[in-house]
Amino acid sequence: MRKVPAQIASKLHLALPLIAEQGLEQTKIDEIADTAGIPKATLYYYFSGKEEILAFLFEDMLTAIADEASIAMGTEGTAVERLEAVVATQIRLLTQNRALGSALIGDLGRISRSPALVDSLQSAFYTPVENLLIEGAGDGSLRAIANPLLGSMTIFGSVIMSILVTVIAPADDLDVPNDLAGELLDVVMRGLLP
Amino acid sequence: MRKVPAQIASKLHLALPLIAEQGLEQTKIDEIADTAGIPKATLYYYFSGKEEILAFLFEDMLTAIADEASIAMGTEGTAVERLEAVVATQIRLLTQNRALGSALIGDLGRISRSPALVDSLQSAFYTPVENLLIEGAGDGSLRAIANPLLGSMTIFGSVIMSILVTVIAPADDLDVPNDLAGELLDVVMRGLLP
DNA sequence: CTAAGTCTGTACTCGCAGTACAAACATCGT
DNA sequence: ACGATGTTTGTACTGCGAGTACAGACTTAG
Repeated sequence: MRKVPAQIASKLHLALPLIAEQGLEQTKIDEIADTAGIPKATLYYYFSGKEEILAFLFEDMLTAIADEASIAMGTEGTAVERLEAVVATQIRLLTQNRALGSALIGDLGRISRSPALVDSLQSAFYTPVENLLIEGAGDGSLRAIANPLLGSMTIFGSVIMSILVTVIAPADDLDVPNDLAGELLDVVMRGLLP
Repeated sequence: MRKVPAQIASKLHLALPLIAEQGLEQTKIDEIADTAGIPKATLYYYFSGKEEILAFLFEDMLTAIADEASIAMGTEGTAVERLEAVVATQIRLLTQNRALGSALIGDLGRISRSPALVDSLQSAFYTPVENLLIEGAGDGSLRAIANPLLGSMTIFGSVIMSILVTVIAPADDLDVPNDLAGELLDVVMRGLLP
């Protein structure tokens, strides 16, 4: 895969609603080309096919999330505060690009089939959260759970589920992403028991 | 779609590892036919295409989960105890049929595109959990969270994520599904704060 | 001002999803 | 026994659309 110019990358996003709505399988490459305003021949100059186009866009978003999460992790504050910042960042970037976000969440299978994407997913979601959980257990701001990975999975799971739900059935009583991060963390932090 | 005989349905499961591994897109209908030992013409007699085959299998699993969850909900015990039973059931059925479970989780996008499957998903996962959360808030065994839906999403999210992770990177230190339900609920119930 | 790389239009191949259809086979009511 | 109705399957086919081939235009830099 050649280095993709920013111009092309940005145009590709125009085709995302299409892909998110009907799935990659049902989306013809000519549709993508037309919607994005990129000639088919040019697409094939940069990518080897549909799969790679979507993978590129996923990688793009995951890298952006990983970068911003890394910044959020480096700020001042307790582990809990930074955890909140990281999760808020993840939610913000996922919802900001709703079509890409929902395509990504709806296609976890595709991600799990590509080692490169699995890496990016981990850098964007698991690793930062898991590190903060461990750190928080160290400084006492979080309890030491038996399996920090399980904690990060719980957080990741609630993040993507809440977003998926807003895609399936746009909830009127939930202001995504402004309220979501806060409410969600409240549940995850304090638990469900009284 | 005609009524699918049990014989056919059960044979179809043979093709699932294939689909889970390489995705439906890359799986040829002849491969499915060969692997399952069902003539292609017969497949098209019952289903209108690949999509519908997978949708049928998803529906199958989701209905089974909804049924057993409903049974678990009806047993004796506090809301919390029954919640544990429901979640354990969900995890058990998802992991019991690992290929189908991971195909389902990896393809949430496909599910969200089909109203019928969305319904089944809700009956299998959201509704029972959400009801128990509300019930628990009523009898005092759970705290009254602002948004019960968020609680059920958190639980559903952690369930599917933990399973997805074991698919991506089979963890040696986690005995799925025996330990999973317990550990996971511990995290979700007590929260991450000390 | 040429060489190497980028971009795009046009025309093509071909694999595979889905169709058509007829013949074999089963089931059942009368 | 027998027609009627539905099931099952083999074989042969059609057509869409992914991906390829390639030539010519256009850009950039050495």
